[in-house]
Amino acid sequence: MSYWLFKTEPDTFSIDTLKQQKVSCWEGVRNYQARNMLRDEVKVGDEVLIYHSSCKQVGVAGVATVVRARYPDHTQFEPDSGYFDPKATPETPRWFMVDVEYQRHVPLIKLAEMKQNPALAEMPLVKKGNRLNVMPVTAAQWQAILAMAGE
DNA sequence: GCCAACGTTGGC
DNA sequence: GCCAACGTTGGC
Repeated sequence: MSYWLFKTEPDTFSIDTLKQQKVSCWEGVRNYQARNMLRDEVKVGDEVLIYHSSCKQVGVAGVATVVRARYPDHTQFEPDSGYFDPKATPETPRWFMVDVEYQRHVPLIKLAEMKQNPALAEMPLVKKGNRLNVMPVTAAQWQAILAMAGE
């Protein structure tokens, strides 16, 4: 079982949205490094930190689990979608997604606080210029982050 | 809104 | 295959 961190913009899709939907596909990842992880490494049963980016309070907002592994991201085939990719076909999809299930909220673990934690120094998240929106989390990092939320 | 960092594109 | 131009991300 592996741990991950998924970024989302809460104005579009937040931990609250996921709680309401209970299970949701994680569409719209259009970064090759992230795509490769969704396609090859993220498995059913893996646990995921839900991270809110590009908002007033950036940080980890909750926890989810993976309930369906890789399958083609349908938005790449939809011309009206902002995620449409004209080079993708159903026979040769370029982008993949997984489904996640809501587990729980956590008291917001702010990015600024995570940057202060030496145990998290190696996370891509806290490094300068980081743009990766799906990233692996080690067991030690996972525990260190949740410890910051009092768990 | 600003701007640094980074990824992608496309000409050569 | 290189690299400049451009667009996007994302924290502040």
